[in-house]
Amino acid sequence: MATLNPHVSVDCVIFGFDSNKLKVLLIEREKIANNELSGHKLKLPGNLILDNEELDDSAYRTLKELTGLDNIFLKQFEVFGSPNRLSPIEDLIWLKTSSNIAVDRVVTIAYYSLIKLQDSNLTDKTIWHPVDNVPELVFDHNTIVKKALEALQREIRTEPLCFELLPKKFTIRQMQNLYEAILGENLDNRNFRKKIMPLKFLIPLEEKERGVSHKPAQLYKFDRKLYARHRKEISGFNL
Amino acid sequence: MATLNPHVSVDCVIFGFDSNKLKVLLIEREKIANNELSGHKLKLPGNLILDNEELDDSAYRTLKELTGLDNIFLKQFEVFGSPNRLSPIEDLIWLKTSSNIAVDRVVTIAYYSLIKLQDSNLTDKTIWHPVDNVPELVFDHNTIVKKALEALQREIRTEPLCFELLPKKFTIRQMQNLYEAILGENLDNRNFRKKIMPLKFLIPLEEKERGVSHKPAQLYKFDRKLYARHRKEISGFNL
DNA sequence: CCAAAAGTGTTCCGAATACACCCATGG
DNA sequence: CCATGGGTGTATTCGGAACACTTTTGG
Repeated sequence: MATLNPHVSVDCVIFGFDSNKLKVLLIEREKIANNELSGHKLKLPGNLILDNEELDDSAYRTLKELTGLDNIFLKQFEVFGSPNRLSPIEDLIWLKTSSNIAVDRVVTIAYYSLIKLQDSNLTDKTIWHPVDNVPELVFDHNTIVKKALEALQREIRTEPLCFELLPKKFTIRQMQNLYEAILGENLDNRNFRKKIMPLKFLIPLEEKERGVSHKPAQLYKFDRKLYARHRKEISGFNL
Repeated sequence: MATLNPHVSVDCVIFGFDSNKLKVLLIEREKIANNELSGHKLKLPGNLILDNEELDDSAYRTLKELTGLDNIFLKQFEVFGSPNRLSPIEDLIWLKTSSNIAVDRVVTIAYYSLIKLQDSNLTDKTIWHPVDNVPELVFDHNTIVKKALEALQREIRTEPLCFELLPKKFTIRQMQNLYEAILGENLDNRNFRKKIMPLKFLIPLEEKERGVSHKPAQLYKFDRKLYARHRKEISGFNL
């Protein structure tokens, strides 16, 4: 039987993109019965790993339980293991009380993960919160979010991560908005299109945007196979 | 009292540069008395962490014990935590026998570290081995070395890591050789100089190379303070 | 004077930037 | 017919790549 390993955990910073805003998924910490300490603090989704479990699988398990989604993009980006990271003391008390485990020191492997907001089927107690304005979280979770965003900003410049956040059918404008939201800067739309439209794995659909009171935009999809085939010949995503 | 935490370790991939060759520091695994299994296998330097120890400090401790050096460049780059990474079985038997600890599963935080070969004052049983030809190591250490090199190749393009590997006084040619060794490709020396000579934190010394039977090269040093001051205005190390 | 590596400039090409107007639709 | 965002082209600048000869020293 698999048992919990109380020394190592995974925490997931789950990003989602909701028309113009980049968001993070946070969980309301469970209240402790008869305890004033509970407050409304929020935390990142995470779990202690199981004894016989791969680290990545543990992160996938966390995501699956929370969002109902499989096959999510997931990337390990940093470890947080300071011996006193489980502070302030109220947070630790809460953890011990709610987990029923004699937790002492937990080294946590942090992942960031990207999901399509539309697909997610959230369980209760979760909140999508704008990344640019995250409230105080338990433990070192604010630091973890900050580092996750930095990793995403770095890696979205060279990897096709944007398609994990966009819906299956998307417009070029949505794609540009996403880059702007993540990088925190404005991009010139002519130059942006000039750069990405030639990419061979970006496939225009028959379909156009509907029900908008202006010229409807062309819809595109991302072709994974063409990407894999062409990734070498392609200058890439250096935006 | 600080005790060992038998669930988490650090492993260090220590790189050194020795006229034209990039090398990794490996340790001869201690022989087990009366045991045929011992062999001559090599391993990476590493330690279980102490209970109350920062992860980085644990890595610094490993380096200090091994090389006598303080203030070494160190970077956490990935975690290896597969439940069956402590295989093959002979390696695990060796570990249990030699460490006297009921090790079961160990999640290891991998660091790469850069040192100036000349400064190091090595203890016994260590071997500098060329990176392009690493023999079979214990556990998953070959994978760890491979990933460390990839991380170094990525990060040396944007961070001033080369100065950690070069002697205090160095020539442009040495610097170029280092980049070539790490990136595994040849660089045009005129273009290389054109790119790096304008960097304001690269200070020419009065001194020149001596005792060479050709035109002696100018020696330079790296100025950390100027680097910190100018890093924003500088295009950087995009080689 | 010969061998060996240091050091130096120019041309060319492709990528990045800056910038302003017409188009298709819904209301 | 008007408001709204979609979609397009050109000129300029900057950085990267290719390329060969002269200089200084030791032997």
